[in-house]
Amino acid sequence: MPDQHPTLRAKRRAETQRTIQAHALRLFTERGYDATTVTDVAEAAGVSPMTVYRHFPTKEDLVLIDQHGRLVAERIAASSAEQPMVRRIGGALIASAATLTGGGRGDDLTADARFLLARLRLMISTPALRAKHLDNHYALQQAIVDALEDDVTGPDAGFHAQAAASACLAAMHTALVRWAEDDGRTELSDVIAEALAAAFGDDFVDGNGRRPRGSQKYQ
Amino acid sequence: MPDQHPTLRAKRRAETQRTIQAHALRLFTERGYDATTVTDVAEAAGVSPMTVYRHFPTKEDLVLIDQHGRLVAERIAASSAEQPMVRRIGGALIASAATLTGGGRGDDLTADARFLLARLRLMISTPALRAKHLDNHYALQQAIVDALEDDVTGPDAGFHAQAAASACLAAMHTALVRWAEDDGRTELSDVIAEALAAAFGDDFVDGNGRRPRGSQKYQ
DNA sequence: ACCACGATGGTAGTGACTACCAGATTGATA
DNA sequence: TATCAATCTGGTAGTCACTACCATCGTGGT
Repeated sequence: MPDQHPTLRAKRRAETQRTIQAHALRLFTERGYDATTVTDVAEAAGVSPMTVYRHFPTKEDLVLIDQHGRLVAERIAASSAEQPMVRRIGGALIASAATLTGGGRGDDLTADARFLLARLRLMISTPALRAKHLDNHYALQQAIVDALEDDVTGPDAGFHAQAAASACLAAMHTALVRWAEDDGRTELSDVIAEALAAAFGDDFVDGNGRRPRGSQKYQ
Repeated sequence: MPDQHPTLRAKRRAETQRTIQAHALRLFTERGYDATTVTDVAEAAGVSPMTVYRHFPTKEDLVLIDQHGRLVAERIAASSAEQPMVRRIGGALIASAATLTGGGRGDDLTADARFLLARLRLMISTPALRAKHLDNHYALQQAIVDALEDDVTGPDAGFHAQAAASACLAAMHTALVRWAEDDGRTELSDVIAEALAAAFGDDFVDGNGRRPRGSQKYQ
């Protein structure tokens, strides 16, 4: 076991990784994604192109790195098996978003939220990134299905869970786009709740039993 | 207007297009998508690589060409504005699928259905194709939103329609995967109806008023 | 018969990404 | 402390998707 503590090597690796990604996002935002080559990013970060590929398998991964999936899966596994699937999933998505943004909005966003915002803006404007982001949902979807699997039974349980999870994630994706286009001026969790309500019915209630606030329509 | 009738030139063009795609699907299935180069496809089809790119902008488009979107949008525009959005969209998706497969299943599939099946099998096994296919739904989603726009009103009507449409399409995508993995042995429209029921509730009814089969768990 | 246009092919180039190899630094062990 | 293995990094050369730019030839209308 080479690393018991955050060893020096691991810290350096994480550091260069952050450096590369920061320069990448800056260049992509300034010049555009397609107009920026991986070599440009490498030069800006002071490393060789090889090193960039070692840290980020593809150029798209420079923008789309997410582990927020495990968090969602844990919340789902902890939720009550009594509720319908979409409610369990939707509640977890809303709660995770609320944790991420910390309740701030507008100019009062957390660093994490601002980071997410910058990446979403790039994703919206670049077809390749949009496609990859949607495909990334496949991993999250699988994690959700696994989290549900212990509770849901039946011959087609897996299929039904897949359908519910993919629909919820699609609605969330729409909400993320909306939120980013609004420059984060509304609460992300509210936007997600609104999208879920539009898709699954206005009686949609989040995991804590509160009704989603959303726009004036949902009060 | 150069073409009033299917002129000879247009027919030739369509012919080579079909030839190229047929050889592409064959090679992709035999050797795998990544292991087949565009040059391979061109040689097999007896044309130059340039010609392939003229007919199919990207390699992925050799597999993912769909115009079934217009059909869906027309059905939605023709549906009753009284029903909830997801029911209108879902009904259109189910009906379109039924038209496509013509009710056949198993070894009794129409040529169109077999063609779709081959393309779906490739899509499932190739990440790049999966991603592109999901992104292609964006165009269909926009068509659906436009078809709904005339009837739905409200401050966030567009956003709500986006959310509903994306969720429905995601559920349909899950159903397509399921159907292909089952080698088309079940009726595609039934699988889609089952996925929609799993996501949006067991009371989901398709456009013709029939109840979807679903599994016994969903009374 | 003539001419404009559209389809095809060739050449050269860009850029993402990979395989293979070499040197340097770190972390644990004798 | 000396040593050795694992890891990080850089270089080279190559593949492949994809894109101008230009030449050629057949089709379709005048």
